[in-house]
Amino acid sequence: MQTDKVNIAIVDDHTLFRQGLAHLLTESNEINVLFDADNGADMIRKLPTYPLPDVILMDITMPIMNGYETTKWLKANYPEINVLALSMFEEDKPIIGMLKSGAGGYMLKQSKAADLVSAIKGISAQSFYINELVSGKLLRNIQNNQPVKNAPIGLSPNELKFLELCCSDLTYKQIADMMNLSPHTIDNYREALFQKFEVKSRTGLVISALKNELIKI
Amino acid sequence: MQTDKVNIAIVDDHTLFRQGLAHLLTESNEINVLFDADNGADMIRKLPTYPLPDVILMDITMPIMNGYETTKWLKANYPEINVLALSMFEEDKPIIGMLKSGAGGYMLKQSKAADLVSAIKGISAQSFYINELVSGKLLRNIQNNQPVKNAPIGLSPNELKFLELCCSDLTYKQIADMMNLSPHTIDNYREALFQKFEVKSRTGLVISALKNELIKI
DNA sequence: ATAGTATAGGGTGAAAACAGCTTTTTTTAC
DNA sequence: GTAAAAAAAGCTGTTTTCACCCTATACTAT
Repeated sequence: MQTDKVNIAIVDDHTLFRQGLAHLLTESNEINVLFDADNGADMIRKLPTYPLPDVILMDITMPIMNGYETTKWLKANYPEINVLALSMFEEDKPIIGMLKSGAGGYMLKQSKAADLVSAIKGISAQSFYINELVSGKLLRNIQNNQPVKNAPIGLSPNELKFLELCCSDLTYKQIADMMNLSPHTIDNYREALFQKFEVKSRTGLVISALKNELIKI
Repeated sequence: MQTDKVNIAIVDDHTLFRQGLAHLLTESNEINVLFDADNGADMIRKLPTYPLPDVILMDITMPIMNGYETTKWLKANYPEINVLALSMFEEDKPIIGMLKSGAGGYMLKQSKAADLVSAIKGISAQSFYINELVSGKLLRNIQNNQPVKNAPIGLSPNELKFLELCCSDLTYKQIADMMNLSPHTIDNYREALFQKFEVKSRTGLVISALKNELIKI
């Protein structure tokens, strides 16, 4: 029955979670964990050294290469591999963002193991797995006819750098110095990000960026 | 050899992590996972229905009843149970805080499984497990002779409530309204927390509170 | 009784953050 | 080479945050 098992890989930066999940899924006898990786770059390195997985479980916030980038890379280079996003948060933007990046499903880390196994089997058979979490977002997105509202947030490299520096006790003036930019330019970044995240304060921005898995503390 | 195994319980609010970890540790053949729980209150409810564990793996930030409270409760009611704290962050204050609450060790979720098994066995045999992470903090704490510096942060119920409301797009004025307090009283809370966390801005406060595992977003 | 302590509320000035709009410089594309 | 677009910088004014100093009340420990 080995061939009937779904072959998967796990990409997540928390070793205990990654390995624990691997054991948990292996025990289900329906899933075979080929390998696991610390982040996207690690996955790309390991991918050629194993049989091609049917499904890759993908964390979003990771050092070096995050889930969005890694999923896009997979869709460009291995479109036959299905990606199932795994996240702590159920915000609109990361869900829509991971789906747009090419993920076929989105599960919460608060899920039960049986549900995750169902999702993996579903996505392996049908290339997608739409649970209530995802279908709800998609439906509301269509019904409210807000094509931009829940769009994933695209940031320039400088905006992302700024966002990371925002998660600190630094003033904007200090951030400007650190980025070798005028405080006025920092003002532009701030205003752009406030609009993108629909917030009105730096604190709101930071919380929102964390929930949208764009930064990691 | 069943009786030679270390009996443990796992308290953590992320189901997949908790169950994954349980399977991972069970496979080591040196550890027996008696039960797991969602948070401190859930653990208290389940504790009488199982044999007493030797060690409890304890997450810190959890809904309803967090790791600090739960560890204190355990030390008061079941002092013979050893607590091993499990956290994502290596800040001074949660480490000192969990040790002061009664934990016998502190491990990161980024650890390798083998190291966690060692820690569990160590704490079971000796009632404590001091790794480099913990010993370093303790040593620096002594050497620098800063009895207060790294002290865990104690908050009044109102301060905690304020801290949670701080993690948002709300202004202090709005927070004051929501807490039915004068903005001046909110000012007092803010100043007290800025001192306790050694920060100078609301953003710094929020990041610090997250890293110290006092709040959860 | 009263000194100590924790909590709530008050006022003011300065610094930082926020908002909006304009201009210059640099990149990019045709 | 030049037009369009994007990034960086400037200007002005308002709001919020931050810092510091103060008073009042209520609880509590000796």
